[in-house]
Amino acid sequence: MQASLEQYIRDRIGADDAQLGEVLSHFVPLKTRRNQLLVREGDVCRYCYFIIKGCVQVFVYDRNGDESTRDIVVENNWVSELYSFGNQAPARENIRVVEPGQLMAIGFDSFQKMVQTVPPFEQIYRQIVEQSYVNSVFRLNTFVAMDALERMQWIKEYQPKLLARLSSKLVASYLGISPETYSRLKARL
Amino acid sequence: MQASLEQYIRDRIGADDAQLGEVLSHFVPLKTRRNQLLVREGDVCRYCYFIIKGCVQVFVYDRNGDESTRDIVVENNWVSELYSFGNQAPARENIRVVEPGQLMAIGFDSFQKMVQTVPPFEQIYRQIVEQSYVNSVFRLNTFVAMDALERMQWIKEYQPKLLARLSSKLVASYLGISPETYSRLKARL
DNA sequence: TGAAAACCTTGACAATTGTCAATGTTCGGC
DNA sequence: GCCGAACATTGACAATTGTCAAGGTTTTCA
Repeated sequence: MQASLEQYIRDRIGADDAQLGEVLSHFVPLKTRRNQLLVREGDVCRYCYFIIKGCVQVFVYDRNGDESTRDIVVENNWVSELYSFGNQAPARENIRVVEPGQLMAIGFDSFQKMVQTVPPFEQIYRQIVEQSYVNSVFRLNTFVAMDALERMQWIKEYQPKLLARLSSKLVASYLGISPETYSRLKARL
Repeated sequence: MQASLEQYIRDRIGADDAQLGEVLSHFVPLKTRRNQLLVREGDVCRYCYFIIKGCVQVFVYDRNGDESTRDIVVENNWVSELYSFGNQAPARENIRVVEPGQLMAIGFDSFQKMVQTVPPFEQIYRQIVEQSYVNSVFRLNTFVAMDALERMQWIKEYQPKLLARLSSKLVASYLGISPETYSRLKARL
């Protein structure tokens, strides 16, 4: 059930079972249903989630009220609206479940306490942020430097699994193009 | 000279002069000239820079060999190719001086040592990465959800100082549009 | 300071991408 | 398993953005 979170932390914390137990005790399991909203723009994001199973979408609404997907996160990764979570300020993004699955949630106070009192957990947190940052830089460069067709080639090369498991509509949103353009360009790959 | 770096660290480290001196001793001042390349794609990025004065551009080359600007960084901020620096792996981006100025550079080994032995420095580092991540998420959303005109309105509202000090060509590159389109849309603000 | 280079703007046109509408298909919940 | 809703595709057209070329202006640096 929560084995993958345990494994994830163990791989990074070493084998200190006391600390591991302490950390794990702050997480609560959460079964998610399709389309469930985890974070709503404007609300304060109170949890940081580890995805055991399933897939979530991080998005904002554009001028027309259409969804623009900033990120897609799958199992064995963390997801939260970090700005909101870290500052307990209103969220600027929405997070929604794409595929039903299983999460582990840790609240803000617990998270703070773990970061401050369990040094390996602080390191894990730093790694999460580092990894997230490197990913977003990578993704940013696809937008700054590529057109729609190149971004499609990019996702095909670097995120083939994502491409396979998401609806075309979601992939189009992830690439920042309309579903129609996506459908047309797909024929030219 | 290096007063602003000292102030920056002091604000975050508290007033422990011994630690402060230790940290500062690992930085070397660097006077930069216009167009100087700090990091070249493919090379390993060996330093992390604090900008005392001036302005640098982080960019990649697109299919046509044109520059696409992933970020612009000004004084009182840090800049490095974090992926390359952290892993001592080949850089994926270039960093170049836009305005001549003054930097403080810290090498990889020194940086590692400081992070591991001076806890407040580790916290500073974490804050840098957090801040960088939040910024890049913010910027990512402008690309996913906005068209060229909206991005121009965005920079005018959120980065007016940047807009004022950069050439039109650089701003256009920062927004991911051609200089010609930029010139035309400017008339419609 | 003066020459060369880079920059900014504008026009004409081409290419890319978006919008709206219609149709057939797939998928999810009961 | 069925029904309704959401999704995927295609066509026609409009809007946005890019490209190439030319001109005037500004900036750089020797």
